Amino acid sequence: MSSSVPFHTQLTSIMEVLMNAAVSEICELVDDGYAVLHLEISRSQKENDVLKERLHIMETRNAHGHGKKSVGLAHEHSIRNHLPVKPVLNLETGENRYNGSPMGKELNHLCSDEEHPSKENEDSVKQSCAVMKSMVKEMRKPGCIQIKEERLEGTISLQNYPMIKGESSVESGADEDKRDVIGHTQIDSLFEDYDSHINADQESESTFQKLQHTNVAHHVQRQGYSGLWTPRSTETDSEDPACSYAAEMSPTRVTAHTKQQRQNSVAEETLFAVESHNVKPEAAMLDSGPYEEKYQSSSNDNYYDNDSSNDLHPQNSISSEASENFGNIFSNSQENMRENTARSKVGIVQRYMAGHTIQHRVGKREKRFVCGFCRKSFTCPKYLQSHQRVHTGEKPFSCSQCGKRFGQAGYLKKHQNVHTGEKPFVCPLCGKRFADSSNLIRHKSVHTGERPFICIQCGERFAAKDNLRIHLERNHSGCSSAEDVMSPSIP
DNA sequence: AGTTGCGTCGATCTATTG
DNA sequence: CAATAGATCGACGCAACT
Ligand SMILES: [Zn+2]
Ligand SMILES: [Zn+2]
Ligand SMILES: [Zn+2]
Repeated sequence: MSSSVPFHTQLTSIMEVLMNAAVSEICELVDDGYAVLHLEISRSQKENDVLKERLHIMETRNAHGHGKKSVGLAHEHSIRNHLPVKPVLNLETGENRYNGSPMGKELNHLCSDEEHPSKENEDSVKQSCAVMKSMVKEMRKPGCIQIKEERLEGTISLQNYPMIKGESSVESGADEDKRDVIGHTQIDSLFEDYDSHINADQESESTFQKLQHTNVAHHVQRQGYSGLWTPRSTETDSEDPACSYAAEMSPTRVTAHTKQQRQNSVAEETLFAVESHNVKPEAAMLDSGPYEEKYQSSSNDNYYDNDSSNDLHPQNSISSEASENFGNIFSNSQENMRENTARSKVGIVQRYMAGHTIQHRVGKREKRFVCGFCRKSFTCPKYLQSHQRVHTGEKPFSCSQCGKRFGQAGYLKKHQNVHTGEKPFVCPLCGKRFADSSNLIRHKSVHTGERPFICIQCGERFAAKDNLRIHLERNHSGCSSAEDVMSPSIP
């Protein structure tokens, strides 16, 4: 009986079956991955709605409870402590990471959202939800890659804090000594003092309005540009910011490209002439989705990689426990401040305390205008033109004092502080003044003791990315990998 | 046009170690 | 004292926003 079928035939058929199974499994995995990406995109709209709703609720509650500050504090604190999943914030991108087993919880969230899907997303969401469930089983197997997910909860309350210039003069110097002794508790109480000036009623509305323009940065793994490549529009003609200036070209500039441009060197093969028929449909789809990918202009930086490759780094596990104390610092930083009531420092305190990158620059508009030098895309021809000065070296704005030239008027304005000595940004904790807002933001780590930047080579932690950069340069011979978590590391 | 906020580079200060 | 490495900050580039 069995002799009628030669052994090798049996073997062949078995192999065939196995191969087919393997192929179909691979196909399924590919499809699943595709579905996940789709889901990420389609989810955005719903997340925004949920966000708005939650913010509204929180604002309302805060407005009610504002008379009794401690109550409001406790309330918000409890909200934070009851977040279903601990967010781990990336200081640089503002993105949240989830460790442990992120997929399960996130999936529940996703699938509960299925009850109210937007019309255009309904099908894909349902489909993806089913796919995701099946994927979870796979994901939970040991050694399987965990897909980073992000949530909006836990980040809302920290967003949208305005930077307010400190106009009142603060007697500094004497306070410098406080730096080392101010702990988190003291920072909190300090912050409470400022907070007492908040006008919650006035602010809740504007906060909400701001949120409407806010989107959470959504990082999609990408391999290259995904911009809609269009020929430069004639609208560009109407934009000529440099018309009243003698455009000056720095001869070295065109050839002396930045690292970023080096990274984009592919694009330099096709200067200017990026035709619309070069558009790749897939890329176009990605870019026109509800989420706008934040192009990491800082991706040139070779010691810290915001790119997807790093998201999968096992060191992410560090962040889970490190995020434990995160919420404590930010107790009552709900409302925005008004300049007229809070005056100077209050706004900066909130920003100061927010402690993570606010991703509210993520627009929804389509980036139709593409740089022919580097293929970076912009929503408006004005931005494109401004951007292209990076390549051309045009610097229409010059300092009347020292003659230094700048590509944007804003650079010049900042630069003027060098001559005027103006330092409008004041640290509320030590009174130190800064001419540049970002320097004040950075300065905060002096007081908070946060060390979110971790060298994955040796595990040493740093308060600033700069420190890590130097560390890598000096100790690991320019090694490029680093990890950061958004949490203070209090020993 | 002006503003804002993120980001980086390079310089200097400071503490530690041999 | 010199070398080393971390901490801090001034200055400015960039791009998205008002
Ligand atoms: Zn360009
Ligand atoms: Zn300070
Ligand atoms: Zn290291």
